[in-house]
Amino acid sequence: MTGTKDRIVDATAELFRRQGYTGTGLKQIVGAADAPFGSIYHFFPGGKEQLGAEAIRWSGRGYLELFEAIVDPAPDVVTGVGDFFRGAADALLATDFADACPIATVALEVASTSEPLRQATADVFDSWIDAASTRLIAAGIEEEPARTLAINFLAGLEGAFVLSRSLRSTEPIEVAGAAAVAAITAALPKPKRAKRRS
Amino acid sequence: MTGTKDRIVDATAELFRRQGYTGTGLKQIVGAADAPFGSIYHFFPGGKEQLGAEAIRWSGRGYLELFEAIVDPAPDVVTGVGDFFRGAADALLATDFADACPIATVALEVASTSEPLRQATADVFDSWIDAASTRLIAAGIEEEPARTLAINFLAGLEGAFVLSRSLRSTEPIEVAGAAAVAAITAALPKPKRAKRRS
DNA sequence: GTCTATACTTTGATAGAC
DNA sequence: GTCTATCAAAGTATAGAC
Repeated sequence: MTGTKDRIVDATAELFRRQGYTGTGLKQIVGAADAPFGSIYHFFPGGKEQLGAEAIRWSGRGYLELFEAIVDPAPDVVTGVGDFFRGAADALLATDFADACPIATVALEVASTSEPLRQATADVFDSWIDAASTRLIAAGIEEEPARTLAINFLAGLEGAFVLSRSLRSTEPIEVAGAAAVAAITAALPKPKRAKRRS
Repeated sequence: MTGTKDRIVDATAELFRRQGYTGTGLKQIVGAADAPFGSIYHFFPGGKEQLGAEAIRWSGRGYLELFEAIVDPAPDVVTGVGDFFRGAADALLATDFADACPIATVALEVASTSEPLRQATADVFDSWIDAASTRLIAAGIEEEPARTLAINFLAGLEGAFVLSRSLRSTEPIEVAGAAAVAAITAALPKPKRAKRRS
């Protein structure tokens, strides 16, 4: 049994990913969530902004879990990052270039218009950078270059999402994935280069 | 004497950059352009979508000219790209992280909701990739790696814009700029490495 | 062809019945 | 606490005076 509140947050996150914040109406949300309109203000007294903040953080946690679920079982971090980009390309193709980063559209929309929402997106991006950093450090990279690599990984991914969705081509994602793999490989301590896949 | 149509397109482009497509209303546009409401439908019978497409293409040409104005006078393409990222960081600081890519927000918003607008953003991104490619080829890089480098340059820039605006920090732009400079430097033919600045 | 007034729809938000 | 009816404001678009 799924709670009404969860269904609302879930539907909001889904719609935000494809239409953005201002492009998604509360009526559309309750329609997609199959919930009565009043439930929004029952569960989110702060209205659209509060619901939006919860949806952003919820999406952020979900995408972080996806990252961990792909990278951690991989034989090494380089292979894991390559797999993650490959999965992102597959998702774009499977959804006709609709499903990319769950919060990037909203992040750009609210960056200069809503401080609480901007903060929510910043917290999510920080959590992703930390997650990538941690895994690069565990692979033997020093703390400072690990953070730089993590930021470049995420920036490359986000920028490639923008280009791939607009151009309707997976080329940018593939190119950015190869660059991330190369950059991380070059930064790894020498005795521990990426292994071939089984 | 500036034409009414030009003022409308100009104001639209400015507002799109900060608030996106759905976040910007036609009433706000005519207010900013100091134009009567009816002028929009006089000059743009296709309504908001037609005006949006013209604003996207206009912004695209403007940003392309900025790129050329910074890169072409530089002693070499590596220095030019470095200067461009530095200029982007300065613009972010000068505008409280509001002025980044003029079309990225709109591109993500319309990618799955309006085919004519999506096409307009795709044409702009293609023109930017071509411009960067051309200059890398002129510096002695082969056609295929030049295109790859150009896509990575643009993806890194766009992704860094997303992160910098959200985090309110120039760190992502600086990191992405350094990575672009390093990648291009490594791809240059050996006798022609980047020179020190004067 | 410039501009004002208005029509119609949708938005976020609220009040109150049940 | 679930749900419906409704609000005022803002959205896009149109009609028509000048």
